[in-house]
Amino acid sequence: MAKARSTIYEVARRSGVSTATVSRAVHGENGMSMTTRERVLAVATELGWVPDGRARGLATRRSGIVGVLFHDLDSSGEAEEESPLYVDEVIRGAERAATAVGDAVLIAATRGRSGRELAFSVAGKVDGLVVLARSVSQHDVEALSRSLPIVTVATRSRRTPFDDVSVDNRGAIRALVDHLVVDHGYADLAFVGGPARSPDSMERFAGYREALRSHGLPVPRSPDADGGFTEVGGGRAVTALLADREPPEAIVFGNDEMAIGALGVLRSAKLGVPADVAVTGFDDIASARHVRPALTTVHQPMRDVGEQAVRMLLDRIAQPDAKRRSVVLPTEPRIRRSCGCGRRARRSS
Amino acid sequence: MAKARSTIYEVARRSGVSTATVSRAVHGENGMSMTTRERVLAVATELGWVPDGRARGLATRRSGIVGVLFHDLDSSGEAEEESPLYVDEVIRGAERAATAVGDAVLIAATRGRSGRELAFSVAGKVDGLVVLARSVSQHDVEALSRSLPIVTVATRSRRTPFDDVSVDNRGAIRALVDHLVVDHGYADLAFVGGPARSPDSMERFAGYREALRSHGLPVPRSPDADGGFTEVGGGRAVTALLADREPPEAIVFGNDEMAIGALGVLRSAKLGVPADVAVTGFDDIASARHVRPALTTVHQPMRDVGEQAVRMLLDRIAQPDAKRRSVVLPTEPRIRRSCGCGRRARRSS
DNA sequence: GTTAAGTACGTAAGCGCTTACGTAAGGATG
DNA sequence: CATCCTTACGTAAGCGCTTACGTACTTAAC
Repeated sequence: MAKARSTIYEVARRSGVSTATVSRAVHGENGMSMTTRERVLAVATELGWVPDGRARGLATRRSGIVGVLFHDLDSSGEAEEESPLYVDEVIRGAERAATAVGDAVLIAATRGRSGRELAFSVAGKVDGLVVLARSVSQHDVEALSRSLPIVTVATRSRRTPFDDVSVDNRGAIRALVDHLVVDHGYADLAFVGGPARSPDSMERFAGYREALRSHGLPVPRSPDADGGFTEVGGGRAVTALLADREPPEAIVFGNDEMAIGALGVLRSAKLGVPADVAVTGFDDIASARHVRPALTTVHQPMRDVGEQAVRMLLDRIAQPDAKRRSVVLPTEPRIRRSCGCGRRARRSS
Repeated sequence: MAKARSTIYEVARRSGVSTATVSRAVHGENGMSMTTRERVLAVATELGWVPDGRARGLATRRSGIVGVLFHDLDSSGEAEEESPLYVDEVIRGAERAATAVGDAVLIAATRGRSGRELAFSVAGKVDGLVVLARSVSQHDVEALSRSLPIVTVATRSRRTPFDDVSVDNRGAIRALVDHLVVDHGYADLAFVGGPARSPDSMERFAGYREALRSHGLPVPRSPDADGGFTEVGGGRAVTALLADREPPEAIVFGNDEMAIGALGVLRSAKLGVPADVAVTGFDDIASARHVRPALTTVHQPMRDVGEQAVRMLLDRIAQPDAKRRSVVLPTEPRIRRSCGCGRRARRSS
């Protein structure tokens, strides 16, 4: 295994041409005779030779690799960070878009490494970087941008110099709340947010407020409870909520984990979902479908986000001076049972 | 953004030393005066310079990147392939192990590309490859191994020349069945397998047989039904099973998806789980915890698999001629409710 | 038959690093 | 004071490609 790899010289020699010709043949340039090309290609396959990406990269200043940078592949429940599925989906999308143009994807977790360390292990390996802005400090992003084109995903600040792609958090929640009040007629809602400083949580709460306002309902100043975006946090938040007041008709959760946690304590509290209180989540994680009742939530097209991000990155690499772009991808409500839809006869048991 | 990057020459010039010295300084070699090193480093940071990975790779024949090769990031339910979580977890592990030694991870989906195409987009970019053997043809693996060190994950054949790391499927099922017959006293079991040719399914069924035999129970020649490893397939398999015979005391499923699908049809069939029939899965996917009753299953340490695989890969890169190694990682049963454990008073409602 | 325009390929100069080897200066040793 | 190690660096030859130019040979045009 892993014999000494042959070089372009070897191929050139054996097929009686110059290295230039080999290079041309293998990259399908035209202005070559068919016969020469075929001869070269035959020798190449026989030797199992493919051009060395490193050398190629050096010569072309292009490695054919785009990087995806995130905090960590497992968030282990920490607050401000992206959930694992979120990351995985973005990576999936990135991989698609990159492969489509013959590029590959390099993944890198910051996990507390400084911008400079990151540059060290990433710069020069990749042609550009998609960074999940949630999880990399603004400062580090800037440091990296000194040596690489960058596209951010879900940036925090409206005024970054970087291309950005994000998801319509606000509109999604609005749609959800519209459904709750218009289709179900709920008027007494509550909102359980994530960590107060989380941009996602803030955006979603903002959407919640907008929706309430548009329906002429009282608009709260702040979320009714904070569930920290975790399953147990969601449970605790509901417990706190119910201690304070009568159960609302519907609880809008900032994400699925919290909603799922809440389902447990609501069951213990003998409150039927959605009969006594409707519940909605956000993210459409895998479990949302399997939990009972199935969770009404909003699906984030993170895969599309990943695809879009590397496409924009490739554009940026091709045209470094193009105008900054920022795209917001639409979300899609997933209406299931927990909001009160599709209610059917109670189980006979 | 993305200014013209400065080179080692620039740094050398500005700090009044040779490029060799810059290189030495930046890689922390010793045999240098402190003052020189610091001066160089200062200039480097000022310029925001880090060595170009491509050039470095060319010079050292080492790119500091390991690749992970799989069929696709989303299996879209096709039979023989790895599930997405499986892949994601392996990648997580790989990323860990690679980052730990300063390397990065490149991911590549085969998605029908030939070995040669793969070599083209991967070879020379990475120092070695971890391939999920389930999803890449033996032939392609061999083609790739002509130019790269390779470690396989869960190889199919006992006699490959490659290092391999896999998971103890057989032992896991044995442990599960032991639990079912010893702790719960079930004697009438059934097994629902995946696609007949799937190595995972075969291994698991083999473990099932071994366990039955060791308990002196009748040993079936083949699985009682085939659920194709999918959720709907699992449901159908149970339907077929129940048409044939009285419900068994316990059904062992080849994976979680099928078990979850089965849960649905069992409910419709008015059969209580685990009261009337116990159910177990395999894989411990996220939903296994959330489904009701929570699914007893076996957890596969795919993250550890990923870590182990790149560690072995790095070893192999360092010592190409070392003896072939093959490690089998232990699995861990996750005993939850669906097997009959922790049964508590029925819900009061 | 001469010139112009293609066509098909070869030459060779890099791309930005690393590193074996060489060298100069300083200290130790006799 | 001549010799021998060390230490701290410099020199320069690659690493395996790509590609702007240059060259030889065809073909077309007049």
